[in-house]
Amino acid sequence: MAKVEFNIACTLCEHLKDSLFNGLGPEDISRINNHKTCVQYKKGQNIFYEGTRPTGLYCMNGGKVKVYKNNVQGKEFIIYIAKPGDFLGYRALLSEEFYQATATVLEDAKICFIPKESFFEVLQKNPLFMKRVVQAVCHEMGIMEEKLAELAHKSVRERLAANLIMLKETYGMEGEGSFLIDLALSREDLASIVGTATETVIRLLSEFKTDGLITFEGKKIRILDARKLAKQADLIVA
Amino acid sequence: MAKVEFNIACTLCEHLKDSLFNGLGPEDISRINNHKTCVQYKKGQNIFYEGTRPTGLYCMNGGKVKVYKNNVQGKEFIIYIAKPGDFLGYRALLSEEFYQATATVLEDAKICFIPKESFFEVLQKNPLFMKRVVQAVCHEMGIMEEKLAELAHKSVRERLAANLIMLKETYGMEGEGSFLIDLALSREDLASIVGTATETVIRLLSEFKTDGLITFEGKKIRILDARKLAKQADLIVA
DNA sequence: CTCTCTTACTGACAAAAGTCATCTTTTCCG
DNA sequence: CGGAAAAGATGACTTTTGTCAGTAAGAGAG
Repeated sequence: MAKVEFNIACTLCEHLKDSLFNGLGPEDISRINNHKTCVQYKKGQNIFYEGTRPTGLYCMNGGKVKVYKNNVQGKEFIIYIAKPGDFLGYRALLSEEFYQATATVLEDAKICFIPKESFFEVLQKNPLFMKRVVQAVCHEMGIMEEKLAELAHKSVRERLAANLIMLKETYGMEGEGSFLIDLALSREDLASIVGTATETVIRLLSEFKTDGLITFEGKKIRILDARKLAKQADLIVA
Repeated sequence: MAKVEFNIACTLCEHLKDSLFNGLGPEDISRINNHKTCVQYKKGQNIFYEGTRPTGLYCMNGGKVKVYKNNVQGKEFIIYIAKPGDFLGYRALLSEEFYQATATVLEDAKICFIPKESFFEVLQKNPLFMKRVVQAVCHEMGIMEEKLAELAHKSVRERLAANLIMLKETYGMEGEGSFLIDLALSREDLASIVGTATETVIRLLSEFKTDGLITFEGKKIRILDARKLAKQADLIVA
């Protein structure tokens, strides 16, 4: 269960093109590359904890990680799920605050750690990169505003449908006219994404299944009828 | 009801010290100052609309503005309430997207408009300012994450209490050992902040009043026992 | 000043969702 | 392989909250 180090040159990283580092000059890439540490994590391991101070940036090279907050009663709320190419923990790093959430590995992951200093150095001498980071952060914020409004006024059924659609957009693998959500989520995790009880998710999922909107494939969900599901997500009665 | 222009030099603006522009060099301040347009708005007027493209930044000089999203059924969710010194509409501006929310005046307001170009110019030639903006945006994002988790797992009662405490922190005026929330909010607006129905807010407020936690003072709310109210906001039974 | 329109309030009821208890199935490890 | 633990599923019940309908009170316009 111990963490295992590995190493991949950033220039050879297959996810570079999906990440915010894409477009950096060779000089900056090599600065990042020379200072990073890459670690393999097993499912269930934690990357960072709520309340601790960030010392750098995590950049996903493989696997899936959930970032979540725990409330007083131990109920989890998942803020987002990081996939290869994503940055992890940049919010707290940039605002110079403590982590406000915990990150735990959902599917065995390879994650590179870039020390704060190196990241900030590249950020400061590269206005275009800075601009793209700001743009990304503000875009994220827009998504959160959307989620807030959704959480405030949509029913659990609508939210579950909406989140399934969203997961399809991000993790969907097309095949046979349907989409497999390539993410082994427990019902409990799905409940933590939607913001509801596990039992409610189970019940609604089996309703969706009965209605022919989805099927289960091992631990994964296949979206059979994205259109109808999207209708369930809306507030439109029609 | 027509908009009325007015003008105040940024250097003389009493809210400069509270704003992100604080700390800018005289050159940059005057660049902002020379390009801004200041307008007085009446209660109920709109500053910008969801779905339109931002053309600049709004900087509050007086009054209060609500920024909210409307869902399909016309239910409002208030994302935040801007006060003097606050920037308005910077998220969409920085992410180069359309506005995702609408801004409407709650209390007669004076708002300065800074064209996109001037703002970006100052931003680009002033790394320290850029850094502070990034920090502010990321801090905001932390607050939204907090709200998200709260909305997902707290009861309406807890959320109302939590929001009253929050309003107290931002708009509270101390006096006689209690705090007056200096913000003329309708029950409907308060419901849109908490994410619930107007009737529910009315009922809970009158419960809080019966329990001696708050009183009403005209359209405003006075917090009598912030400690007890904070307990109502927590999930702790003790 | 009064009429109207909006906002505040109250009650009754229905629907949604959470909780608890129990059972089954799957997964994980020694 | 087998047994324990975790995850999934289902039912019964309670609580919370939203909705609808109707009344009262306050604010604004003429």
